[in-house]
Amino acid sequence: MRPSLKNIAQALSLSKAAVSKALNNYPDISQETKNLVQSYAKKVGYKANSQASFLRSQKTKTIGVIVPDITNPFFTKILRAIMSKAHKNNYTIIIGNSKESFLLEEKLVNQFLQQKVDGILMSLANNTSQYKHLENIITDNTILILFDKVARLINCSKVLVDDKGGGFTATEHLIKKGCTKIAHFRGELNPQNSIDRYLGYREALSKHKIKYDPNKVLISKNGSIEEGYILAKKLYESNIKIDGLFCITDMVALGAMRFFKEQKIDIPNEICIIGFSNDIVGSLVYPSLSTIDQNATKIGNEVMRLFISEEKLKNTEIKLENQSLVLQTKLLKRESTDIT
Amino acid sequence: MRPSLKNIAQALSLSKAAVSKALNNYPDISQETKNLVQSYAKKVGYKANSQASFLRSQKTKTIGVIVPDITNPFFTKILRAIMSKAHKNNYTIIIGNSKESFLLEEKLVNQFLQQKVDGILMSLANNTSQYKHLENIITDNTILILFDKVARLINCSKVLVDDKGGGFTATEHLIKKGCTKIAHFRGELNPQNSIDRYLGYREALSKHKIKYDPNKVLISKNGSIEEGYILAKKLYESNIKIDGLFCITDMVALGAMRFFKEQKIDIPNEICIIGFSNDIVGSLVYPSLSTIDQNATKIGNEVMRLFISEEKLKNTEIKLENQSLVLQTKLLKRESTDIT
DNA sequence: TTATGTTGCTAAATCGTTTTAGTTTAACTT
DNA sequence: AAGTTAAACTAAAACGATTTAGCAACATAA
Repeated sequence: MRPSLKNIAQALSLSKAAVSKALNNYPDISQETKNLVQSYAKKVGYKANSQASFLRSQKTKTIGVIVPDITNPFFTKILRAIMSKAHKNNYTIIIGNSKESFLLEEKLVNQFLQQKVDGILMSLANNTSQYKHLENIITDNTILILFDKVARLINCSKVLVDDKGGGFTATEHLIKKGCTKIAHFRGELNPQNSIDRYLGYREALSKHKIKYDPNKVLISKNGSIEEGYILAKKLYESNIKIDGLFCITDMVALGAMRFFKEQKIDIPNEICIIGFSNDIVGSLVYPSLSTIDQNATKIGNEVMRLFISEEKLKNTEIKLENQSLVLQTKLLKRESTDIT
Repeated sequence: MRPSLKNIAQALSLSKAAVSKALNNYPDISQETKNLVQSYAKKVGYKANSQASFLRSQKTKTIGVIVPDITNPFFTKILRAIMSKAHKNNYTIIIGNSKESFLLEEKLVNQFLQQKVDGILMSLANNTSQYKHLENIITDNTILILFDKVARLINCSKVLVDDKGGGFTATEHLIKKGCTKIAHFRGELNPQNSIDRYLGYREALSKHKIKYDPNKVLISKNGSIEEGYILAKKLYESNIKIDGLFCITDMVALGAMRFFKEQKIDIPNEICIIGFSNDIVGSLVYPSLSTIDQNATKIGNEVMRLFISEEKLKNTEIKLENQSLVLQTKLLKRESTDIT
């Protein structure tokens, strides 16, 4: 059995209060006593029981993070940044994987609230379209910060990627390479980042006076390699000619690339391809895949920065305006768009 | 403010005890009262305060998991399995990322113990060679389960990959393809799985009467693509001829592949290459990379299975023998060893 | 009728801290 | 000498649940 405050108090013939105060460096305890208590505590390996402390102080020093897919490198990079910063600030991170399921997401939120986390940082599942659970977080006076896949309507701080700008940059890059017949494999209709990347695509076309052709836009449901392959095949067999392709994710782009390579279509000289999200794989394949980098580490850092500043102001008079940070993307030019 | 037990008790003119028992389905409360309490609790959105519950019951329903690298797909797959199973059993997972640092690992363990987790599931950092922190876990009467990178000397349940068998299979596969001059890019000297894969390599050579040549074994420190490239270059420039290469990880193999491709060396016809761990990337490059699959999902499931069975027997007379599960690997033959 | 059980509840202790509101002792003022 | 102040503590309440022990009230058995 680990020693408790009481044990130490008895051993040193002090009150529990004195011991607690000595350990927490209160001013009304003599330095002598503090030294005594602290060295004794160290000797017997005393560790405060967090649960008991939290019960009294109402701070759990715990943050809940929910992501839609823990195996997606984009999210693990964000997680790594969050965890690293959390650790430096003495926070514990509990992680939930919603597996892109609204129901699971809802359950996780409730569980986290029950655990009295100090804040919830989350990226929404694709099919999340009701926001009752998010409102609950706010009503509960728990800090909520959304990132990447967010709900615009919810009044909380957010860190988003400039998906529209990214879509624009990607498409314009193809145009600058001379492409005029540009297809887009987009994501599902609901999630905002799928919509935004699509809007960026449209905007780039319109800026450069290229007529929009809905037949060149296909929908990928799960963003997988297999789907990229199937969509490319579909497009090819429907005899719609293209010389450029912008895909919602690198995986979809890789699938498409595989199909075109099988057909002996030269990438980039016959078709330029660009993806989105800078998955490590894209730099390893041949030809290497041009893509849009989202700077996941920065997202994680900003999310934690927002959390910490909100936490500081909690229970004070000052009420901070909720911030919506929009992080710029970066174009990575690689072989798949490098026309010679 | 969220409603507490006391609030409900007052509202329904019952004692706190009755309310608690009604919610936890104790037999000495009438069905009528249970219905009343449960429906009222639901109505007002009552959620038990986990901290308070713990303080009394000494069960946190929380499991701490520590991995050396949260961005490594092998570990995220294990995590996904653990989290999924944990969720089904009403456990919360807190995750620590040791970043392959012994010091951070130690800190995380202490933090978890302080939080009074019900168990710690962990894979050790490469440079962990003292085990005091692990012994602390056991002394603390907290369940400890090690996986993948384990400490043989510690007396707890373990789930390991048959790294030696995997190394053997990988090497023998090269031999069966006709390779006789087989190099091995191994990992650091300390971690057990690096040692075991190397031993498997030695065993396969010796079984097939191929003389072991220490000059053909190079050490990779961090298992990165860049290192694979550098090691391949080193070997090439030292003029040691090889026709087969077994790498400790897929990343190292990919780096080596990149170098050989630059040198216009034909893979697999001049050199066969095989990696280890079945990273998704390996299936996407050209030529696709043969590898050894470790079945990460199974590891995660088995770890949780062990935890739950130990948890059940905790505080009972029955003392289970600690189990060491060794999971078999699977050879995935792909283009990089497919000699025509 | 009296003893015995059963049912359904309550009161109070408890978990291990933190925090509030004193209390004691000594030193210092006036 | 009486009053004030400061330093260094202590006692007890509080956090919000769970659990133990026990008590009515009523039913059943001897």
